[in-house]
Amino acid sequence: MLETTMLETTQNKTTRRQERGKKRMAGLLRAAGQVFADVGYEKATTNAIAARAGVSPGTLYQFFANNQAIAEALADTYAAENQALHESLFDVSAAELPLCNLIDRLVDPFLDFRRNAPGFDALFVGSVVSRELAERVQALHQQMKQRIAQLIQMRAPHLSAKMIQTAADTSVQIVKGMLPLALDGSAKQREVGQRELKLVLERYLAPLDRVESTSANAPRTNRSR
Amino acid sequence: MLETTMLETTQNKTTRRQERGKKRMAGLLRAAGQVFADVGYEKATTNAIAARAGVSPGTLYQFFANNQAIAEALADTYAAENQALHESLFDVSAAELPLCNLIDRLVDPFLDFRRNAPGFDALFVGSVVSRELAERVQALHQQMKQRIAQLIQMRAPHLSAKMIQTAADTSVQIVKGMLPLALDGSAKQREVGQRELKLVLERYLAPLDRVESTSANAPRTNRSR
Amino acid sequence: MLETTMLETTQNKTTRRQERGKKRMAGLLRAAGQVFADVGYEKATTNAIAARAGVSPGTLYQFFANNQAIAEALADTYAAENQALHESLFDVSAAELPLCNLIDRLVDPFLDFRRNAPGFDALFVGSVVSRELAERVQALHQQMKQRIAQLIQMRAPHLSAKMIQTAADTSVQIVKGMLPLALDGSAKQREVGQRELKLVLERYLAPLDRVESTSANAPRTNRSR
Amino acid sequence: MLETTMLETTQNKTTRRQERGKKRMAGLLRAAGQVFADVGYEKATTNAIAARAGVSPGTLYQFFANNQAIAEALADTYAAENQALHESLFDVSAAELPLCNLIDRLVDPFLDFRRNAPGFDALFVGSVVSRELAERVQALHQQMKQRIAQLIQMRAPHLSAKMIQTAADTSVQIVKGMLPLALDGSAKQREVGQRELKLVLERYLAPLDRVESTSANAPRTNRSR
DNA sequence: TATGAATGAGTGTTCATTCAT
DNA sequence: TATGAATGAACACTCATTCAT
Repeated sequence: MLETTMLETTQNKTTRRQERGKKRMAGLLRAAGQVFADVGYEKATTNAIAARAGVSPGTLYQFFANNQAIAEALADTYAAENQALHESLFDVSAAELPLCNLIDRLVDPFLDFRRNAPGFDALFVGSVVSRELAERVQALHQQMKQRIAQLIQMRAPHLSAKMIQTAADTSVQIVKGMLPLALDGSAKQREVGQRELKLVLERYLAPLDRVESTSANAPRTNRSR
Repeated sequence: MLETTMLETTQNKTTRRQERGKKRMAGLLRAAGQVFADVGYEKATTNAIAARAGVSPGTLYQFFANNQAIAEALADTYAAENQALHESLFDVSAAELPLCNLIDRLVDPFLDFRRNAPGFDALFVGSVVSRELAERVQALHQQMKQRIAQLIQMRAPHLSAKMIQTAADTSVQIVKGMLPLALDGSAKQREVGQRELKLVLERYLAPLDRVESTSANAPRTNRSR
Repeated sequence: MLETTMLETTQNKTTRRQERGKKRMAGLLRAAGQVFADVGYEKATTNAIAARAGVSPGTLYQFFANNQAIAEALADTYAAENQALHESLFDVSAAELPLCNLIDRLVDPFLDFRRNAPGFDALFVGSVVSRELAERVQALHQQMKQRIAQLIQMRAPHLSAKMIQTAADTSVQIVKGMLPLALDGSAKQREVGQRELKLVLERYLAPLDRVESTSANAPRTNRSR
Repeated sequence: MLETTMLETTQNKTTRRQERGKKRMAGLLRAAGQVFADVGYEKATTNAIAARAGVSPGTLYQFFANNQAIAEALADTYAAENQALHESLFDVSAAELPLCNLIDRLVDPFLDFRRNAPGFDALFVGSVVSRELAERVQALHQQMKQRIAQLIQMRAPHLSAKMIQTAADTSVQIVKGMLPLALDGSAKQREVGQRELKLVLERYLAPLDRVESTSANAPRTNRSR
């Protein structure tokens, strides 16, 4: 009985510690995200991250082996959230929706995700981070492209694999490129940006889509370059 | 007579000095652009720039007050080149071209420019540089947007000012966002990227353009958000 | 009766605690010795010692006020063992032995001791430790020297006190200095080193020694070890 | 004529700079030696060395890539001096000298050298420095042993190679081990230590030496130092 | 003017020590 | 008592900037 009690106590302690550890780690990652967003990945100092998380530099190093490990952990977090997002979005029903509804359904949650991942950009577009990190980002992008490619293939089975790949690449790049318009600036600007982002996507994809749009899709000829 | 000679000599000297100064400065800026492109803006050290330009760090500080001044001067250089580019592109005849030709004529030289401005990206997209620099970039973008807006206005006079502005914003952002596809990767990838960039622009702008495209342009309804 | 019982219980508890404390302390000291031997005194971290002893850093500080206290306690341990060694070695019979046998009898156990005190060297020769520690080491050496001096005095009563002192100093230093030859390297090397150490001692001391060894230079035979 | 003058000026400047560089480097190495001697190799901080040399930490790094490089450079310096010492000592005539004179001639300069190389011990006996450094020290010792072995071989050709090697090993170790007696403590103590060091060497080596010294044990007279 | 050695504040990281649990 | 997370001063090293030459 005594033993049991002690065991429980120990377990409780351990459990509580682990919980606190999780919280610290999460707090540190959140702080890192904020600092990355504020000053950029390269200028983010470990001490600044620790300070923003309200802990001492030493504490930071109990959770992360070094500078880079923080970035990688944050990248992992973002990747996991991104993954979860994907799972929830790309189900079969997506193949049946009208294009504009499909785009709504894909873009809106993605923007929500990015709005809550402040350091994402600083981490993933900024500069040559580490090889590890670069690979992770590559993987993320690849995955996204594959998902998009699957969708396009379901909706436009007549296209060649190469054309599908290109269309997916371009779609991803449109989203990536127009993100600032939807995420930065005033509320009004962001709303317009979001609408425009969708519009660009739609106009780019409509000619490829199952639903025939009778014009503007004909192959162009005689273009220089 | 003697005076005159001395004066002339002095003037000559001064002139030659200034010329040499200009050259030094240009060399330093070129070096800065290369270093920025190589290692990114944040990781670029003044010593590395000086070394690349073949001068000593002290010399660098005779032309630039500090780190940031180099970036700003380089930004100015790029801005000036960009300006020259604009002058040569946006002439009246532009209003008469078919859309796809117009796009060719605008995009191709712009891409050429960017291919020859190695540090441009590192400087302007990398990270949170300085407020000064950010403003300069803003100005650059504004100018570009205004030019585009003018063009759109000429080609689609029926649109409201607000719609024109938005379309110009979006167009600029499309170019900015899809630039990596057209500048990075293999030659093949770059070619495809360039074509896709133009295609996205064309499909986005076609419905707005004077030349009626009968479908896909109708105002959409029932969109969430 | 009840009181007595409680008292006993309390005493028992206290006693048991003290015992456990002793064991912890011994464990920590052993761990310290190992870590010192492994990485050297200067590079030994308190955390590493605690970890090697299987306790938390906090526990370590319940037994030792700080870093240095560990070293000093370990030095004390070694000093006590050294003391015990001395007690067992320097008895009267020592005065009667032939020199080479005497040396065998002193050197062999001393080497055994050193072989089992892994951190001894790291602690006592490595570097400038603390003043306290240095004094403790001094004391150890002094004691050793006195013992040796006594022995020399018994065997060579004709020598002046000063000469005896010098001879003792030198003998101790010979042992100290040649220790690496007898403790490090391959088994073969160690054996040779041990023999040479004794040889040097013998040749140094023989001329001072009462008992003439007519052929101190002839190859010795039948020596243990 | 002008050109020549400028060239000369440039050369002078360069030359003077190099000279100053040499001096700085020497000063830093001297400072390093002192700091090593004061607090031990492991506890010597780069900032302390820079401060002792009267320069800023940054300056130190213009001459040494890192921590270790300082130690290695100092080791090189000592090695070079040691080398020079060897060249000057081991000439042919050495084979003809009476043993005690030979020892004088070898030991005295060696001790002088060590007295002027304050960090030598901290560097070479302290602890596990770097692999590079350890190898350098090995090389130094090997060289020394070989020289000694050559001498022994010349003076005692009847000994087997193995015996010569062992005797050389032991001799080197005697010197190494007894060095503290000759280098530390009061002037009086050092003098006695030096004499004793030589005495131990002599008594150890005499029995091996060709030239019979009939009374190697008689108090020696007329010894330098 | 040009040089490059010198500076020193600032960064990432470690580790002896403390303290809430 | 034992724990181990947290602390923060200190270290190795970098780099923007200065200044004697």
